[in-house]
Amino acid sequence: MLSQAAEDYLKSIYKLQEKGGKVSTGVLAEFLNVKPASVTGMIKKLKSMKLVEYERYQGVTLTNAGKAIALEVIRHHRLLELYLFKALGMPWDGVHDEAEKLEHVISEEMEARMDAYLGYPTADPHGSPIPDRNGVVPITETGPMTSLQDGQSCVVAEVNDSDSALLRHLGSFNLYPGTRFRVIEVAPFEGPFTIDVAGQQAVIGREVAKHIFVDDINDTEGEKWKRKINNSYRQEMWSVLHFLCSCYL
Amino acid sequence: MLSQAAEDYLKSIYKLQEKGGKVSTGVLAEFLNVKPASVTGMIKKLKSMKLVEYERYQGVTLTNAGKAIALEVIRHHRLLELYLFKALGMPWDGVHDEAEKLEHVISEEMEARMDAYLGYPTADPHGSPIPDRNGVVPITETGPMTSLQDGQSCVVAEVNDSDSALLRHLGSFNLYPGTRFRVIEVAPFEGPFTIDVAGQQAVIGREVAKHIFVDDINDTEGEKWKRKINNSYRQEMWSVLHFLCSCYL
DNA sequence: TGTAAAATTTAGTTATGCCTAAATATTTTT
DNA sequence: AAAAATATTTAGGCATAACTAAATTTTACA
Repeated sequence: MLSQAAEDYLKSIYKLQEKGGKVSTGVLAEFLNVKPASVTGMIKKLKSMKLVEYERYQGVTLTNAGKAIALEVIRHHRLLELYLFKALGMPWDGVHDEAEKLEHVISEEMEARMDAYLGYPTADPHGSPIPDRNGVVPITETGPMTSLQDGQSCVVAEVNDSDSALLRHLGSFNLYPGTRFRVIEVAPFEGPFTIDVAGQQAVIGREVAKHIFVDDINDTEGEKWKRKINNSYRQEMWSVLHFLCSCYL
Repeated sequence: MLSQAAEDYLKSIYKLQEKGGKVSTGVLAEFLNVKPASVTGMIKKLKSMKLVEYERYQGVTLTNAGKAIALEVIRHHRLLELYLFKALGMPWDGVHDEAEKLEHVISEEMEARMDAYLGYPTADPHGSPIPDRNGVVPITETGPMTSLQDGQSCVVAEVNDSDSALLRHLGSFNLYPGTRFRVIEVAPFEGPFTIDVAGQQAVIGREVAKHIFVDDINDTEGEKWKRKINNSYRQEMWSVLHFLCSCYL
């Protein structure tokens, strides 16, 4: 059996190599909150177990065997999150930490029973895809919320699950996976998004928007028209800003 | 936070001191499948944390602080066993091993949610009492099956949960906690028991009988038995209510 | 292209929790 | 009460997984 620490390393390498190929020691150390020297040590052990490919100074990638274990751990984590949420009614901002501990401990039998109870689900409460029991990850095609334009309408697909304060914040606007919202305005200069969620207005800052991924983007006739109005409003803002700058800079 | 090893030591000391006061190094080592030298080392650490009282060669006992932690771990274990059994349908001979790992990992919140889901139960699937959240252990008055005489009738109260092969064996006779049976014959010279369980005859050897504890001897219409039925009925109602809530709320 | 900065690895340390073997204390037997 | 048997403790080791500090390699830029 693999140690919990080793499982965490494999899981982290998987997540990091998803968007960037080879994973450097420093990035992995930062991600795991340990020092780079500790990472080098563990990577050597994982290499001796043929779970990663690695040459000094060259970064690390998973072998097929390593990837299988990483996906198994991720599957445990996401199934647990959904199970705790649905079966025990735990709040969606609390399931991550609990799953983080349980994922290393549950048996294959328990995994299978939760899976069956939940009806073989494909996404956890934060919208992250759940690999099936063969390690196949459901395909999702989502875009970052930060690239949305005025007037566009979309559905929340996935939100980052590791920051529970952020999740509570999103929950206060009812921004759960599956929720549709419309962008009323994108403030200029990397400003915040003003959105409409089921008739309620909400302001979402850039830093928060970075952690939200959306799907099903579409424009409607009405939206385009509203966008024009918003554009002229933005022009006005530009004039005001210009004026203020001339006064104070 | 306490290590898993330390929690296991406290739990074991609690169980051993229940029937014998001070616990010797050797007995504890045997119980935990480690060497006596390892026990001495851990006991010293527990003493420095004021969780046990200990003088060299004199055996060890729990302090109140130590007992509280032991009871907390035992509560986790037994709640988990019952939860896995009822909510996930795991077989009663499989829940012990799973609970043994999970007991060190679950949060107080998860403990509380399982407790509520189960309707604040007082016994696990093997009949062992579940301490309440203040560490109060429900009082049970059971006798060993080995002291039964010909013709006596009784109800299975508790069976040893740590040997899954034994549990499967008992399951094959339907000898679960709550099951009533009658002794047809006790063979002489420490021989086996022939019993009647719901019309079926079964032969139970001494070694197996040692692990079975019974209640309500000769009390075929007994109040205690009815109370147990009422308890399990109440638990069923709780499950139904929980299910309905999850559907409509 | 050479040097400074950044990243990475090596070497040595610490803490936990187990082990064995040898020393020591206690209990039992003669 | 002394010798033998048993129980317990000390001493020294091993594996895991983190750390710091120093050495090395890579990269970036002047």
